[in-house]
Amino acid sequence: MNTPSENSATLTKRLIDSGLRPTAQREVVFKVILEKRDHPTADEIFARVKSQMPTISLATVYNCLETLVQCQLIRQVNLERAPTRYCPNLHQHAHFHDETTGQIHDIDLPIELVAQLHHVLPAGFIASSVELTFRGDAAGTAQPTVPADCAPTLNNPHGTN
Amino acid sequence: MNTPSENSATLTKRLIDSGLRPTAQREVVFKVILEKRDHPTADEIFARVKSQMPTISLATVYNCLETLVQCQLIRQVNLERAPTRYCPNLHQHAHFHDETTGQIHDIDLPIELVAQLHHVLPAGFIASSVELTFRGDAAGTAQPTVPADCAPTLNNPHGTN
DNA sequence: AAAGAGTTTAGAATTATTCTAAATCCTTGT
DNA sequence: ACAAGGATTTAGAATAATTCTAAACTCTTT
Ligand SMILES: [Mn+2]
Ligand SMILES: [Mn+2]
Ligand SMILES: [Zn+2]
Ligand SMILES: [Zn+2]
Repeated sequence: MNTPSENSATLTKRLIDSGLRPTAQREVVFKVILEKRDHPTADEIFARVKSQMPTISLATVYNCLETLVQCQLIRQVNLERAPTRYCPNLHQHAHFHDETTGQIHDIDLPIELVAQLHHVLPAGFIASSVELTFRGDAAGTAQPTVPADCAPTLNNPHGTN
Repeated sequence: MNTPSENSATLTKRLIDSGLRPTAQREVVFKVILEKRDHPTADEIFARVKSQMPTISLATVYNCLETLVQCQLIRQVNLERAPTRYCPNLHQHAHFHDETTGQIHDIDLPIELVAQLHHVLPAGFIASSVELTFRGDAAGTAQPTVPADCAPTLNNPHGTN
């Protein structure tokens, strides 16, 4: 959607505008989130980042994620009580949680539907944000993926991929 | 909305239909949730139940809550990563989280709006449930309530109510 | 180069929830 | 009534995602 160097420039600008520093850790965390729009968890991001920057710590990943969220470069996504996921899609969108594959899909929301949603609120209720989540089954998305992380399971007895 | 004895009868029926026993603990947990539709947490429910049944344990409250959810007598409500809340309103409804008071309000959803929500899904996506949450400010709901639980805070320095 | 703020880091702490295993309770068959 | 057996409750330990702490490090500014 944007070139890597454009994204990096945006990051730098946003950080400096907020009085924060554009560090290598913040760059790489942002980059891996943009690389694959699959709503990864902090742990997954940690794993991906470590391959490029083996010395980074999990605490730093959490710190960077918090910073990126505050700078509005990514969004947090919470489903039930599962670990928080992170989403680089800043457009108004809903999430579809495929219960069979575990995948999370972005669903575009027509702007007029969002307006309608606000109309269900009684007088005096002013919503600053709306969150819409579907749960169900998305056909075509094929085989249940073994989670990247991968403890041993019935169909993956050695915990490998 | 229903008399206490009707609710109790419903509970008993549902439990027995599921091969479970209608115990005093399940009764009292269900009762306190119905008494005040304020989306309490497990801890809050524990506190309320203890006044009627001082020997109940927190583990039992969690067990009962899980049972009641499975029997579809109450629903879980998760907001961000805050402790899970429980809701006895079984109608299709959205939640409005008032950020200034912390209160959670039920918002009725017109059935045709729910239908429209499903129409934003691409072909092949079948949603078994939809969840809609607003966050913002509800006017008129008056003073910020000190949480029932109550650690000491600036406007409640002794942690009492 | 020194100072100082901002950042990263490892590891400890927190906390809602789940798990474990023993005690208790209920139902059912005799 | 009694015993057996499963269901439930219970206290406490365990779990796990996240946050906190304090020391080390880095970058910018003087
Ligand atoms: Mn599928
Ligand atoms: Mn208000
Ligand atoms: Zn998304
Ligand atoms: Zn509700």
